[in-house]
Amino acid sequence: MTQKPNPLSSIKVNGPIPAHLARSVIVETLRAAILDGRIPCGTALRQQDLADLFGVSRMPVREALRQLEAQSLLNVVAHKGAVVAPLVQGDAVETYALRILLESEALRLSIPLLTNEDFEQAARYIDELETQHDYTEIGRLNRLFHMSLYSRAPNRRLLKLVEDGLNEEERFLRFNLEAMGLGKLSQEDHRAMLRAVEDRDIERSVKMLEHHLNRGVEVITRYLDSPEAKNRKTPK
Amino acid sequence: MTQKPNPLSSIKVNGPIPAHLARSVIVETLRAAILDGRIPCGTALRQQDLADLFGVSRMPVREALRQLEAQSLLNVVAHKGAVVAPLVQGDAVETYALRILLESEALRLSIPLLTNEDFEQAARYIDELETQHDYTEIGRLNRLFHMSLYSRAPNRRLLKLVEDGLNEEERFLRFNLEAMGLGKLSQEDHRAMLRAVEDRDIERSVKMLEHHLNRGVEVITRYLDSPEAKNRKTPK
DNA sequence: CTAGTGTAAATTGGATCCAATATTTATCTC
DNA sequence: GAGATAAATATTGGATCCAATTTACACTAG
Repeated sequence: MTQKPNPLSSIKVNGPIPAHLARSVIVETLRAAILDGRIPCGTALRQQDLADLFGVSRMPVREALRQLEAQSLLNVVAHKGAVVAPLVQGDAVETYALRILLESEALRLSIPLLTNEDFEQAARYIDELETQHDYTEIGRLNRLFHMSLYSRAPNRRLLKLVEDGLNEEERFLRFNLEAMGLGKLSQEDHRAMLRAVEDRDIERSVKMLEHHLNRGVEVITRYLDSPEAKNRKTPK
Repeated sequence: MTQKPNPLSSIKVNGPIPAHLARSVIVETLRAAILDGRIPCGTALRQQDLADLFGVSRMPVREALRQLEAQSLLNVVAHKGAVVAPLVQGDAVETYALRILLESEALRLSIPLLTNEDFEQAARYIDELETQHDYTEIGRLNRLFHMSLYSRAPNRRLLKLVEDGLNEEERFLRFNLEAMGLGKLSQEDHRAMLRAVEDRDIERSVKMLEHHLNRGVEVITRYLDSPEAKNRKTPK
């Protein structure tokens, strides 16, 4: 109990926030902090604490929390605070099943429309992933790599859902990387996927994607079952 | 211009709203009114008007609008009001393509797990649809019928997206029914789908579903291209 | 009569205040 | 000393107030 018991300390606020964009800054900051796991599940965020932290009144905090609640990142419950939504094992399985469905379709639609520039950009993301060790940054690059393969799919609504799924993944990714050094393995997957996509071999690409995602869910399931994960869980 | 220029008049507020659930009542009421088309696209909702209408202060209205914005039903823009999100043709095509993807999967997963009670319930919804003439109610029954076929799919996250899609559809459905008497045709589709599902014939069921949805998007596209639809559009 | 400018009104977002309610703590009894 | 009850505290949601900004309108000038 000697550690900082306050997960809010992981949030840095640079300077005073220009009044008229207080809400959006709060939303973005909290969203990022929840997605990359700096604020663990079950944490109860108090409005006044957040207001103090950002140096504003409770008002923009309240609206920000409502917005995050609508994205089901947290549940605002009266007199208890805004509790960060739990990350249960069943969710991982469901989330990944959904991702396979959505991302396969996006990939199918996108492959015929991808350009050489897209391939080069994707390759650059893979290279950057080699050298990165910061979880947040790895999460970001991973998302960008995947999106660069899907981004030509001519269905913005589908892409929006795909992006939501990838954001969701970042919550798991942190555990993923912490638990086992999955980095290298994923890199192999990524390169193989990119090769298949460059060949414009749709079926092979989708197969690689499914393989990649299935391995992800497997690792996460193992991890969430493990003792160390149990500690994170807020009992009740 | 002699007609009521105020779309808010379509919203009825029964009595004084218990203070502690003001926000949720406002969200639900507005959501329903937008989805079933009583508040047409492009309408700019003013906070004070809504506050007066519901007999509360602007505060719960503000939070409600943020929530609806997060569901992308409207865009809150400063000094202009909360404008109801437009319903453009491209959206219809994308929405239905997405629905086919999501609902096919939900149907596949659900069929093997459906019970006889589920079949009976679905049949009851179809029967009710025969006699209904109120758009809002037809929309509700249509959604419930579809969901009754998918509801056993063991992936809550998928079901959530499917439900979102069905809600979205209600926005189109009104035009659909207004424009052409599609009611009977859809009923044939519904009955044929239910028969296929009762036979637990997954591939035939999915085929029927695709056919049903494709016909929907076709009708909507024709309608949105037609002159009468143009009138609804708020030209910038 | 039209275009441009300046002022007034309207509207939103943030701050502060108040009321209702749940949680925590302290006290009293068994 | 443990449990129950009652007071004190904390926290949230709604109402009101204020500031900043934008829109609308009217007036003037060309």
